[in-house]
Amino acid sequence: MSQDSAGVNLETSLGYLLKQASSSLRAAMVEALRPLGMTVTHYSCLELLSQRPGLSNSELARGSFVTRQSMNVLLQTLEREGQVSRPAEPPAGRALPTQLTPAGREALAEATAAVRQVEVQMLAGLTDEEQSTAFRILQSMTDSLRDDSTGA
Amino acid sequence: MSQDSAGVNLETSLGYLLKQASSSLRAAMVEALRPLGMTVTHYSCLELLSQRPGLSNSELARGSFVTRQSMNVLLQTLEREGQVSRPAEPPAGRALPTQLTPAGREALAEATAAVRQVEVQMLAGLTDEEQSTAFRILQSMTDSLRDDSTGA
DNA sequence: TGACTCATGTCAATATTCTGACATACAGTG
DNA sequence: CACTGTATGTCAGAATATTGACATGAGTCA
Repeated sequence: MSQDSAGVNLETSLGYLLKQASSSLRAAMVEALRPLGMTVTHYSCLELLSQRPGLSNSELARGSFVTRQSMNVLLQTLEREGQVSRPAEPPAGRALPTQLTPAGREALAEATAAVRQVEVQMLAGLTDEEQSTAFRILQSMTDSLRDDSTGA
Repeated sequence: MSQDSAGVNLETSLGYLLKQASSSLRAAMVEALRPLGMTVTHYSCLELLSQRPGLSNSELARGSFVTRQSMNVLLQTLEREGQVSRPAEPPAGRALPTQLTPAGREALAEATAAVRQVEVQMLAGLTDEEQSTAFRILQSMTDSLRDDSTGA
């Protein structure tokens, strides 16, 4: 049926499957977070801050897979809403270490529960061993793509 | 260092790793397609049409993980540039079956080669067996997320 | 036949993100 | 000390995608 004359066959392409899985995950997260009035990036930011307090804007951006400009806009909003706090002046360099406020921690709690449910659903059909394998495989893919020995 | 007091640990979360891998893949594809003046969605559209000629705008949108409105804008551009063609009137219903033109096929050839290199790089550290496992795992994740038995 | 539902194509407006740019702060090097 | 390179925060404009809305065509069912 499919004419695999040349190149990437979408039916069997791991790249395409990866995008498909990621897209499904994102859609599920958006839906899970919608009733909480929270976006995926918003959640990601709070979760990062919960696990690694004091992260800077740039570090949060990298961890959330957006530009530091986008993260900056979000942080300003969250600061205004009282979910995070940043010192008026940087303790060193230019980086402003960000902290979660009690309100932010509270907002995160609900979101974490919702997102965890999504992750559980995603892994429903996989054995523990398969999950371990998935961990290793995804890490390997990321690592292989990171070192840009393509021609730079 | 990381306080895994509650919930999703980003260090070990398969959801986070999935996003990370997908993000790395996308970045690599953007970079690979940039010298060809082609976006990822543009490439995805052409590749889909190559493997399944006659796909409609909506079908292309779903296959490329964007809205049909976004795909429509792209198709109008590609039609103007002569990479794809659509009949003036729908043969049945409202769907307009889209075809790749020779120019489109030519543009796709270069892009496919570039993207294939990226995929090869991504899979460099994985054995054939691991790749088969990855295929099954990613498929399972997508399937598990698709059936929304969460509460709807 | 008529009413209802669903999918599609398309236009417009909104939202979101990214790219470009600039000033600042620190580390390394001559 | 001065210079260079790298990283950061931030502002502004541009590009991109999304949501909302409407009309059309096909299938279902009473």
